[in-house]
Amino acid sequence: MKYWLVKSEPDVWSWDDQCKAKNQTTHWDGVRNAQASNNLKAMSKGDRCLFYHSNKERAVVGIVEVVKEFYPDPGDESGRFGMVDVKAVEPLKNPVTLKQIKAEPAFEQLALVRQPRLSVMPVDAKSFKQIIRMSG
DNA sequence: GCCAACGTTGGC
DNA sequence: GCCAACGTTGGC
Repeated sequence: MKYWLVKSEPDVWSWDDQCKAKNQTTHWDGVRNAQASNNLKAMSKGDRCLFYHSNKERAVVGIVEVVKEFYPDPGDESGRFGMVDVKAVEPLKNPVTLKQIKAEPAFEQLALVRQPRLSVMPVDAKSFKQIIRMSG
């Protein structure tokens, strides 16, 4: 199993919205960046993703699971980009903030820290587990 | 194919 | 709300 982190602006699509969706499942669409799109393509069914709120909150708030692998996004006129389907698994007991992550030297290599503008990124298993541990 | 101009993202 | 970083676009 691989691990990832996906970003969303909570004003646009929040963890709460994800949980209220039918079957807690939705399309992770709207990604219009080549690198992020490549990461979406590399996802496999069953992979877990940290759900991160950008902007005001800046914290990992929950975990989602990939339930459908990459397929074309009909909303993309260029035909270059696609999406995956994700399902809410569970919320973090306590959100893990960007501040906490940046304060931890073990996360220096994390794409979240190194590439602040990337919206879909891989997370190694160790870091994934550590973030879960930090959430309580 | 290069690069300047421009737009967008996201942390602060 | 500002601005730095960076991706994309379009003229040449």
